[in-house]
Amino acid sequence: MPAPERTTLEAIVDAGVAILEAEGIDGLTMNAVAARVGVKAPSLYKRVRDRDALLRLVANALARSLTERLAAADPTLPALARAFREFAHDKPAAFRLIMSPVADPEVLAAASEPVLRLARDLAGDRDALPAARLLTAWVVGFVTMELSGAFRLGGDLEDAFAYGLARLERAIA
Amino acid sequence: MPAPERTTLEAIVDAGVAILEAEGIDGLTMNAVAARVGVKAPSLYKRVRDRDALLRLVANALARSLTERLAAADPTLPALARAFREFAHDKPAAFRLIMSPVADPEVLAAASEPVLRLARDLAGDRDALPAARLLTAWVVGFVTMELSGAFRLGGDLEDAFAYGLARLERAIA
DNA sequence: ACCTGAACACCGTTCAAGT
DNA sequence: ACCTGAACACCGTTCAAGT
Repeated sequence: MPAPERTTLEAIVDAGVAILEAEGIDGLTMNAVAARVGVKAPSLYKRVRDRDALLRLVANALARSLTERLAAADPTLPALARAFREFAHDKPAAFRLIMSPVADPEVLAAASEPVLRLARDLAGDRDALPAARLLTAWVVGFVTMELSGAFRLGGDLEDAFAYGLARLERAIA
Repeated sequence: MPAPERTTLEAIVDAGVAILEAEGIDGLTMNAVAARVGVKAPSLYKRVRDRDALLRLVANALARSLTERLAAADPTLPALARAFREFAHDKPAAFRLIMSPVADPEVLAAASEPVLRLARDLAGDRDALPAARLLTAWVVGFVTMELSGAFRLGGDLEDAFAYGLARLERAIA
């Protein structure tokens, strides 16, 4: 009846984050996570309902780290957009997981708070919400297409990003 | 040595499209596809390298049907954006597959041709490419976030869509 | 020349049996 | 009270054997 705990939920989620980074989403198996925390796969089910729940926890943890990055950035449109884009370049698998339907929308919403504040400044109270949605939709779409190689027609992506930034800033004011 | 062909690549891809629609990406197994075309799973490997290659073929077929829808829409920003968004609402699993890295970028590029033509009209030759990228990034991001439930702060999504449309049209001109 | 059963390595998940 | 081996149902994939 001694009941030694050989791992924790936190260690499991951390392992998931690390494996996602190193091996991609397909490498994020229950077996791989278990091995990394020093346990056998069935033990994970004491702390996590199933693999989907684990993916959700990992996605939420990563969304929180994105939120931190955005909160630490200058509260200007270029700085926020660049911080967002940098995160996606740093951790593409994490970005895709965060943007997938497995992530918790309310956790993700926290990440958009700096953008909402900025939108309020630029567009006023009345248009703050749709303005924030215009900005976030653009940056999410830009980065998504960039990561999946969808920008194929040549041209300079940095130019296109700067162009979008400049036009949106004017469009919202 | 009679060599009866019991299926074709086309039938296999069609089956993949139908199963994706009905069962989602996780239901799109080699077994399910084989059963639908009336064959056993190992036979699929005569016509398709592996499951990833099949997913790519399915994604490309769906990207082509998106291209057709866009080509058939009025060549205005609202009409193109709404046609795009409608496709995503009609076939969310298809949309996600098309936007995932498994799709062939060059096939996807064909879908953006009407947008590029429109951007040329609105923004002129010089800015056509970045303007098209601004428009497509926005609509891709908007629909992606919509489908994953990321727009959580209430408000009217239709308003937000119309707002983005109006501001972008002005921003590009 | 295509199709298939059998086999392999690997999944996620459950559960009785250990401590 | 947690951990594990064994088992189950299911994957994707290969390949020898059928026709």
